[in-house]
Amino acid sequence: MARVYMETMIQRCVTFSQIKQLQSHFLTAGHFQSSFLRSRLLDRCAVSPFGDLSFAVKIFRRIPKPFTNDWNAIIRGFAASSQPSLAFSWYRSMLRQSSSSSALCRVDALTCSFTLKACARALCSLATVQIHGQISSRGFLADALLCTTLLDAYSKNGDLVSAQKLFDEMSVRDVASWNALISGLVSGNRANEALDLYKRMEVEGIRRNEVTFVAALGACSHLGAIKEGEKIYSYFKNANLDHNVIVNNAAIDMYSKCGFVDKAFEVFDQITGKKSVVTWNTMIMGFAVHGEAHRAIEIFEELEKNGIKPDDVSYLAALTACRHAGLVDYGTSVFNNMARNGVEPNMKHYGCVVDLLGRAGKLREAYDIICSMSMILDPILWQSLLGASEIHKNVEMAEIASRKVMEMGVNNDGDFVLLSNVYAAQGRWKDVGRVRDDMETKQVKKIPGLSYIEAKGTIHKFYNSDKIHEQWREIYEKIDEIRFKIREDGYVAQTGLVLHDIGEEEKENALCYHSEKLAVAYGLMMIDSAEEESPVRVIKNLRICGDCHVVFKHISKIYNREIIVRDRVRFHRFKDGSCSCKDYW
DNA sequence: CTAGGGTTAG
Repeated sequence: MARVYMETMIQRCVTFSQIKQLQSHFLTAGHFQSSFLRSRLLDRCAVSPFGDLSFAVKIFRRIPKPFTNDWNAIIRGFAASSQPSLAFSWYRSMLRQSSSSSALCRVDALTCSFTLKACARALCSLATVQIHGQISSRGFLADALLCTTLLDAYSKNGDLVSAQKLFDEMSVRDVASWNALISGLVSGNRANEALDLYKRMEVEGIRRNEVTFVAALGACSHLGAIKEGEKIYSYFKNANLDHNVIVNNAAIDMYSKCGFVDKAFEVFDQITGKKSVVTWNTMIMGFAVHGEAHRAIEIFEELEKNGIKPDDVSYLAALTACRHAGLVDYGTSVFNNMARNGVEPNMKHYGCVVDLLGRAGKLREAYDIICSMSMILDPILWQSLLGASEIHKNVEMAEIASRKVMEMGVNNDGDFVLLSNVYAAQGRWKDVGRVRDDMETKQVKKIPGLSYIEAKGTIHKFYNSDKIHEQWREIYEKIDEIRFKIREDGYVAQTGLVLHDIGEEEKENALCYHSEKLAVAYGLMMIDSAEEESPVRVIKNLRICGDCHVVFKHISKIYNREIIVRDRVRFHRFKDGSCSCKDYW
């Protein structure tokens, strides 16, 4: 009777001092004879938000021979703490102790589960493999929950091969196991396979839940697969009448990443239940990357009016909006307000502000901000300043920034090209040559340009100048036709963008088969303009090239087609000869 | 002997 009462007392603890009181009461009343109550209290103390892990450890240290559940409570606490890797040290101590003690202390499925949680959070793949070994030797492989935790730990550690293998070998699989693998594939940049798996669930008649929809919508966001995305979302709407806010958030993101920010807003607007801060942030970010800064800011201000506290991502989204529209004053004030509102700027916020100032020509201010930072710098800051220096043709700043980038051991070809462009703009050909020699001697990393387009329900991939596509001849012919037509419209190739020391005609050729041009040409061929007003939508892994930007403006006018390009950082929507970015990018 | 473990959004 007393035990049940004590258990209820533990559950009712909502402050740390209450836990402490109970703990001393337990000690004096001798309740710690009961290992059950003891571990309940430990667990409460170690993991609840008002608990105190170090206090839990203190209690633990006074137990002469801790049982399984005492260990589990501590491991669980560390797994959820800011130092998840300590959970693994505790796990090892437990293994040592359990080998020399009674059956009351042995690693069980929960021990493994909590430790794996820590592996997933601390990104510890070696430990994950070790726990896997324990799970199989102890005969826990039939435990579906545990296997799903293991699967998740593998995929969070980037080991999708092991995750997939485990999934295939699992004797019992349920929705969560499928979901874990689908999510893993999405975050491992294998969204195509994630969608295939989702479709397999559909075919095999496996019940899907809201987590499945979120993961599958995430796959569509990555791929820009709007048709599949809409199918999934409408299926969800028909299946669940009570609207799940997380799925709606995923849908907002999906529409926005597929290029349809107005549809994203429709979803946002039609949410009848409670919006979460993520809902607002997703919408702000959507408008921001589409260059609709004023609508982004409107939502950002409305968020505060709705009594929601903006978090770090809210500020990041607002700053992103300013950055892409060149709203220096508003952006600066947002940045300065952050800390006052209890949100410390992180690397991404600094990255945004440096880009905002730099692009707007305030190179010195951008430089001063970087120098004022007390955290370890990310090379992206200097790369951003280098990019701004290139836009504004500032040799001194470009040299400073590129030296910093190189010092940090980054050797991307794009950074060399930027520096070279600044020299070229000043006619400093000797320096241009030196940069090019540098590129040859250093091992410069070149990330190949890659563009995707969805046509007739499948995704087509293009690399620069590739001839892999079965219709490559037709595509190249289409490009010739486009070049001919847009020249009549006044197009001149932006050959200044090509670094190599070659003739003008060769330079033009180097530009004209860029991956995004191949994709757009294919889109013009394949996507029927009569069929709904479907725009030609392309996704590129890098930033869009300046020449392609000019070409697409011409195409949008001459072919009377809307083109939407999702670049690494933002959207460009070409319509009637101009781009939504207003050439500010 | 009694509870506790898995998958989800920006």
